[in-house]
Amino acid sequence: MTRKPTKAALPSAIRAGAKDPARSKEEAPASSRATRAAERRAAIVEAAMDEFIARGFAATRLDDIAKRAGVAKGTIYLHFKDKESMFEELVRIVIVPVVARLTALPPPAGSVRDLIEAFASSFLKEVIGTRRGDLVRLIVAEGPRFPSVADFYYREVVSRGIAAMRALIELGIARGEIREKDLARYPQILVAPAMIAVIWQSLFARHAPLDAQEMLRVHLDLIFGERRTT
Amino acid sequence: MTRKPTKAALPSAIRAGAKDPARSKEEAPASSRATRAAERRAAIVEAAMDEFIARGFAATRLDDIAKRAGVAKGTIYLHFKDKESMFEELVRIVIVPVVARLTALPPPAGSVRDLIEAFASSFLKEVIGTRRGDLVRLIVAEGPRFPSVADFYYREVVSRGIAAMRALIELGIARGEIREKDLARYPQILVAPAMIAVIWQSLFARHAPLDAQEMLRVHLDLIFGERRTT
DNA sequence: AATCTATGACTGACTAGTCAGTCATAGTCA
DNA sequence: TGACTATGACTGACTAGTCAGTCATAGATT
Repeated sequence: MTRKPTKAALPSAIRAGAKDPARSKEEAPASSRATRAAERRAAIVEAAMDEFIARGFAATRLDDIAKRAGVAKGTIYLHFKDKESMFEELVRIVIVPVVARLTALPPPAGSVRDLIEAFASSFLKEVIGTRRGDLVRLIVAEGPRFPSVADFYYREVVSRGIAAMRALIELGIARGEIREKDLARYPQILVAPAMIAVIWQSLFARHAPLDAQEMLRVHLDLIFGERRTT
Repeated sequence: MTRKPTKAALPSAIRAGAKDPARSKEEAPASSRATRAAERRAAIVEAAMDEFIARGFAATRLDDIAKRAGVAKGTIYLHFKDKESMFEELVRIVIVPVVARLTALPPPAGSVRDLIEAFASSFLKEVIGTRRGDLVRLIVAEGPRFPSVADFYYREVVSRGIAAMRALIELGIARGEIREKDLARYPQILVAPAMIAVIWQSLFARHAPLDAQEMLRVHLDLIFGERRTT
């Protein structure tokens, strides 16, 4: 309410003046206002992602996000309504492009096993052991407290993934590659080891490293029968 | 964070000195003091469990735990050093009896499939969809921030579980019940759908209920071949 | 009475969110 | 082009509120 804008303004002015040249130096391309704003927003998202993954929602301090993003705390509130909606929006921002990429399925050439192996391979590279994998763990962790996040994740990722897997399984059954017909009723079984690998890497990799690739191969052998020699 | 302002050490020193004689002397009159203390402690554990599961570690308030346990806040500090060690101890307290019960395996009679089905059945009843299942999710959530919890959980639950499953799988292979020999290298595959079921119940049951029992049956069909008619 | 246990008001460290003020850039005019 | 104004992105000190942990006091037990 009552402000004392007298002396407090002085040091801030000095610091601001000294800080900006240093920063503009590291950002090589001369940027328009809109561009800079977008960059800052991206930096905040990036920093928030790291902090939320490392500490969880409640334990994350906005001051830390701001510091990591090289931004003042107030700036965060120019881009996001509050901590909670920042978290929710963050999940959307990070997940949407991943879904977009994975939805662009490879052309339906080759056997079903080849398709699924291609899928597993990109999942391995893009999710397991990466920050995106940590994000999955974060959603599992915070989901119950953020129903909107859990809903979004179910709608955009889980239900689509399950549907896609079911379609592949049904194709595999129709072609005689997959024997177990009931598998189409529980595509979760197909995906389960991949999810376990994600969680394992976050929690137990230090104790017992897991060769996720090899594990997925064994799992596919289980479903399709022994590996064919290509 | 945690301050150590001298006096806190005093009562603990007194108690340590009085502990051993007290036990031998007061074992017979079981009803009053020791019993009440144990009951209070149990109530605190119970309440803390609910709160931590519902809110996560950081967002849980000790005032709420105290209120739910019907106890004053100070009482909590008569039983636990601080919030953090309370959480760690809580996990131990809840998990140890479960491990103890599951480790008491049924006698090795019948087929390997029967053994594993018995195992799955009790897991279904005792973990999936119960508060213990939520505890598993809680560990996944808080594990990275509580290495000691993750370590403990790996040592007491995961490594033992994996070893037990591996032994069963090897037995199954030796008896010709299981065809896929590499499965013994990744017992995680055997357990993965059960874990997925636990997580699914917490996050997505509202959107798409999952018949965990039936899913596990299909999974075992996949590993052992079609169900035999008993 | 002496000793142990429980209480809950209290303290102080910490943090989400605010807002008056700053300044680089965009826009306008001569 | 050069000078002058307008804009709004950005800052960070500050406020109001929260909550882990403490301790003087009351109560129970032996």
